[in-house]
Amino acid sequence: MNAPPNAPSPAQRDSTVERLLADASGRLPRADARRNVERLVAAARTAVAEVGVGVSAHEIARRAGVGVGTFYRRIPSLEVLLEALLDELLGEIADRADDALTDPDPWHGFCGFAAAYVGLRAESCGIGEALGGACGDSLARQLADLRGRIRQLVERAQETGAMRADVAWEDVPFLLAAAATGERTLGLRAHEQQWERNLRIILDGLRAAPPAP
Amino acid sequence: MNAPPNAPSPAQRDSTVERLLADASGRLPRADARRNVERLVAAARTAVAEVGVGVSAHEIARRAGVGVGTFYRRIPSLEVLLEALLDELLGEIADRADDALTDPDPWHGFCGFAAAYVGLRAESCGIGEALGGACGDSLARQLADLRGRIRQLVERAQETGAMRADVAWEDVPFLLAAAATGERTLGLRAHEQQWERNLRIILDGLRAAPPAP
DNA sequence: CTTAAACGGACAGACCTTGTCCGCTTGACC
DNA sequence: GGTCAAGCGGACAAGGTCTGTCCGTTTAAG
Repeated sequence: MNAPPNAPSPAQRDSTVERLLADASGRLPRADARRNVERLVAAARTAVAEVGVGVSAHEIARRAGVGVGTFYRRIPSLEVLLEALLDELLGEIADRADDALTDPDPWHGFCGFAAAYVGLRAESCGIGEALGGACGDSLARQLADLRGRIRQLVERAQETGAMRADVAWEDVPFLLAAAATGERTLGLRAHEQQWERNLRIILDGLRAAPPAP
Repeated sequence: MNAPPNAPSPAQRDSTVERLLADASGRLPRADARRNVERLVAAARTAVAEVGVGVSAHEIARRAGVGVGTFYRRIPSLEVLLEALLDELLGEIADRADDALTDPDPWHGFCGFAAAYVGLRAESCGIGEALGGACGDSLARQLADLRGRIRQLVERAQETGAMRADVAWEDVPFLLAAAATGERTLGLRAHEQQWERNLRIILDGLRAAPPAP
């Protein structure tokens, strides 16, 4: 936590922080300014995860331990910040889908993606809302891309016979959303990482040959 | 829709309306007063289903086609009204569970209850929120009762071997909530009654013998 | 026709939101 | 260390939504 070439761990965080710090003029921001922007972006991340996309600017500033004035000095508006963060998260999910599409075993690839998707969704209240379309048109293209990838994953798994064929690919986003939502829609949490238990049942349901009516 | 002994269809509606109309004195309310209370309660029902438990008194009055003044003349507070309605709905669900417990085929009973529960939950935004504990302690006892019944249903189904034994009964409320939530958590609706499609996969997952890892 | 009950909706007051402004503080450079 | 602009915090303005009240007008009922 000292001076050296400072290594801000995740690459994405840099990108958002850097974009916000980029000044029209070439001047570098003061050290405390940079530190506070980093804190604000980090606070926004956890706040979106815990509270959702409805989180307020004051709440983010409070979590970051700075005043609202500091928030608005570098951040054009609350909306811009939230959009940037969610765009980033959606990009991560799309990358996971791409990885899964290169898996030689389609069913294995699908399960891996499903776990990543459900896990992210369960951990972050806000990403679930964004995936549900709560953020208007700004993320629409990203969402459509993601749906396309999910479709490919499902069809690949069905072609090899690993996934039952009487399921429409359109149902899969619902089922994955379903596995994640229990976490928050039921007041109490029965077990740690309930979503893993939910997903297991759902994957078994997707794999099994349909039993007699 | 005329004068005769007027038959207000569902018995529950009567109960709530009647309770609100019951005056300390024995005097009967004027005909327009009764009509408006009926309209308000009906409007509150649909509003809770469509908007959720966060619906405002003005919104309910607007839907009922009356002024807010009329709302507050007979209804002590918004909270009282919502609580009464949700209590009623939870009672209906509990009745369904009791019916299911008398089914000679435990698996059949469980599936019937599951369909009723998921259907109600999917149709009414508000009941989902109430089941998720969004209404504080006022419905806590009802919720606990319901959980107890679900536990019985699950254990009965597991004892006969119809439901796989490696599922904890605590997971089942999550899975049922999951089947219903897709409906609203994903912006678009792929099919009419998506919840039926979700539930089918989930029930298959619950029934199937767990496949090899 | 009379009259009390009921009506509608403007209104008060509390709360929460985003975003601005300005007096004080502090990092950076000489 | 001294200078000073960049940065800071949080009170504040402005606008929104909420619940619940009040009162002049309308209407059902005997």
